[in-house]
Amino acid sequence: MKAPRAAGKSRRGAETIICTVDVVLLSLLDDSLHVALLKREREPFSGALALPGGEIKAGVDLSAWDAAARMLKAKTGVQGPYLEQLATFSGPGRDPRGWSISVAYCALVSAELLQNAGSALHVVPVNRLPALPFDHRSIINVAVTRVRSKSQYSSLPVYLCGNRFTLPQLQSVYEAVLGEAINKVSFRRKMDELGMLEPISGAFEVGRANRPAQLYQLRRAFRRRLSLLERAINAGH
Amino acid sequence: MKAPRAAGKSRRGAETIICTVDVVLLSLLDDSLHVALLKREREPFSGALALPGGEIKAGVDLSAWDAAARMLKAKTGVQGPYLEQLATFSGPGRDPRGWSISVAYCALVSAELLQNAGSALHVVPVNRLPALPFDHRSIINVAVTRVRSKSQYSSLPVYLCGNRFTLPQLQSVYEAVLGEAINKVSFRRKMDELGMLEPISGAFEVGRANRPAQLYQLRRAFRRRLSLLERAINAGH
DNA sequence: TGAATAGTGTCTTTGAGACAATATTGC
DNA sequence: GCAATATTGTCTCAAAGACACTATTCA
Repeated sequence: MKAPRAAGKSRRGAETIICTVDVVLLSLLDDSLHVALLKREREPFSGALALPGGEIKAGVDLSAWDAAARMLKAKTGVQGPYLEQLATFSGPGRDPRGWSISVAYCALVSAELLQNAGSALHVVPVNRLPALPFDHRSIINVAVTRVRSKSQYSSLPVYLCGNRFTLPQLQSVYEAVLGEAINKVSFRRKMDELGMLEPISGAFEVGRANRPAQLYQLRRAFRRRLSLLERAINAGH
Repeated sequence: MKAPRAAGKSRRGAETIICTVDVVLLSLLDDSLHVALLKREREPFSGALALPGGEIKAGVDLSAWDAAARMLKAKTGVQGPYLEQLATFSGPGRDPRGWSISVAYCALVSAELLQNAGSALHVVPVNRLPALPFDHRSIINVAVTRVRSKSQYSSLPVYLCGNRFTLPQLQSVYEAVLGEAINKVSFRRKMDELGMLEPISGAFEVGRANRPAQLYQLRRAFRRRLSLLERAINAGH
């Protein structure tokens, strides 16, 4: 056993800062946003559900974004999703080991992709979060607020869909995220204006007792980049 | 002199991460955004112009925001401005001492307040930046982009005005930040809609050869909080 | 009185939502 | 054909911009 030493303090008395990343992995299940949580395997809070995350490894990671992508892949199996920096949380009180910084990231994946990911994942609705360690509850709330806000005027929700989807499917994703109905004609005008979608020629959603819907995919240029609107998708509230 | 040791490495071989904050202090001079820079007094890049910033002190700061506010006051004399987290920049290459994180903040002040601040400040236009150390140029660019973007649908630019201002003055601040003309009638409708301003009864801008303009101030509730719009201030482009 | 700019009224244009008509499928 | 939903056309309403008119000051 090592010699006892105050947690997070170096020998010279200057407190070391703990540098971590946390990932809020979101997806849409049953028309409501869900977040992926994991049982912690280490202290502090060993055994508790928490966001996937961990310490940045200076010898391994080339940036905090890289650290987040590495952590996400290692802990959940999810690889190459939409992954965006959210905000940085810091202070002496958020981690019992001492003064810490967490660079939080937000990842969006399709429900399908999340199902195929690690079975160790606990996927819970964001409006029924269990008690969470650290400030993970606030981090999730910031993520959800950001996603809802950005969805008003951008193509963000397409990352909650799979590779191919119909316009009615995409509209219902927008409606679920925004929590309000959207006019069908306006929605289609907006999607056209965003210019990020292309119909997959000859591909339709079949098997239902109605006119089949055209399948669309993201244009190559928008696979990793958002498309922005001047005006919100749903103007009236 | 201390015993030689590889920069940024602890004795156990795990590289220590350098935790800093940087503040992009912006103001509007001559209708264009300017940023405040300081001559660095320490290595690395001693003597070079750079953003005010420095290492987070775990023993002193209660958060990265606190560290930014402390640094800003100590280095520029500016106290209690609008101060908002921007993003976090990180990696092994941005600081020659080793793997580093910088939590960047954006501060907005009136030109008047900046003039009265420390005379050591070098206030330069953001579109004519000198060569800067670290990744300070990217940080400034992100700040400017964010400010322009937020100004489209919020009250952000009021923090570039003094305590009292006229609507024509505020409009010209918006126009300078957004880089485009705004319809006068629409602008006034929007300011009314934002609901953040109150006329200072009986106070007018006098001394000019025209009808005097009503002076306004921020309502108490909005002294530190933004007010947001559903739609952008300038819809057409 | 005239120049200058503040502040307001109102018409026109643009864009969003309502509604409905048409298109295609499985049964 | 009928039920169901996709897709599109068009009318209505509200918001944004253009323009002009009135208000008030100094020279």
